[in-house]
Amino acid sequence: MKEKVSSLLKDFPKEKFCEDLIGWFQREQRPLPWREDKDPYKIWVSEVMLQQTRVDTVIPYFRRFIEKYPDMRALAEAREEELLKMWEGLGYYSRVRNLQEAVREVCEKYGGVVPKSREQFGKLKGVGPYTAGAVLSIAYGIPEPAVDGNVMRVLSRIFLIGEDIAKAKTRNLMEDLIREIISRDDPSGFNQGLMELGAIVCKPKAPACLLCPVQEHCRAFAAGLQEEYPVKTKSGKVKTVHLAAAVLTDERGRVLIRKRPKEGLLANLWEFPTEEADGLHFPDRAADFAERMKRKHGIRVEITGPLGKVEHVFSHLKWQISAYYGRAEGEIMETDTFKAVPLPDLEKYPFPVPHQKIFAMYQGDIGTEKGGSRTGKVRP
DNA sequence: AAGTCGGGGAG
DNA sequence: CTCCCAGACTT
Repeated sequence: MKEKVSSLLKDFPKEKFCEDLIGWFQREQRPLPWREDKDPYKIWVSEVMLQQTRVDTVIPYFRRFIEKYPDMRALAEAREEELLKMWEGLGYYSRVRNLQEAVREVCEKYGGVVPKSREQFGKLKGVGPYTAGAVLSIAYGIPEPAVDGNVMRVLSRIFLIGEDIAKAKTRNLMEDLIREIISRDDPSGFNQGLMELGAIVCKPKAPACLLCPVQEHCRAFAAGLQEEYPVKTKSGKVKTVHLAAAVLTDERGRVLIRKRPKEGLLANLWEFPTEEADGLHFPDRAADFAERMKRKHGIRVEITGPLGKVEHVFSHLKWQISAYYGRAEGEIMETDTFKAVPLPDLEKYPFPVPHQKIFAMYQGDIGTEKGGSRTGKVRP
């Protein structure tokens, strides 16, 4: 392992590389909200949000989040439901639960100071190898590697590394490599420079090599192979789950919603009552749905009609939801996980995106009175 | 090492 | 459509 790194570094001008990379970063970096100061807490929040999530997507979430929770104490005291509402639509919801748990631990065990060692910081919930290195280097100037997808792509090209970047040991190799070449003067500029380069120059497809500040150091470019790197095994296709969901109103016009289980997919988010519906079609599917609602919640349900279909693709599975609307009759027994809420109050609850789409169809159909979009698309 | 966990933008 | 994004956790 050590052998591999030193052979890759043979004849590699570390100093010049750092100089070119960091100089470019200082000139060309995008102004981003988490670059306005070096508060470790804010850097941390940004890095968690940026896990598997684009910069442009994160920006508005980051602004709202920091405005609501300007310091660790504020975040530590927040209610989970409010937290999920702030995270609604960002995905990977366990990130924000883990972040709060970790922040609470920093407040209690570390006197409210983000630990400055990888051993301590990296043990916190939701802080993996990447996030640990990113926060320590950017906030504290500690020379630790921060290897994300961008960095693996950039390094695989510069050093012509053909190892599969989907494998864990390849990331370890990259980290060893970074430890050897990272700038001791400016670890923050170095790590951010690699990521920024990956984001705006050394892109997955059609990299802008002619604009690259480290083109002269790039072995893939020298060989004309930049498009062939990195090597990555592709993921298989996802399986489909068929669901039936319904927007149900009671006699007082309230809408029935249900809280998802506290673990697993979309944990603790709310949704319109949903049941598996394999192999059934309307109206049998609607009848089966009503039967399940009676068994689970003791409620008589009448499906009035179809709203449309919603298809939602996750990382590892696909939902095909047939959405309906209808009425719930009799007294509604509310619990912590089952509620009847007035329509204007719905926005207080965190919903997954596919259920937001169902609600949009409901408003469209009910609003126009004559039904309309049955295509699963939200109309303008 | 392989699954689980969201959602969206780009080509 | 496919790819992949400032990844981490669980088994």
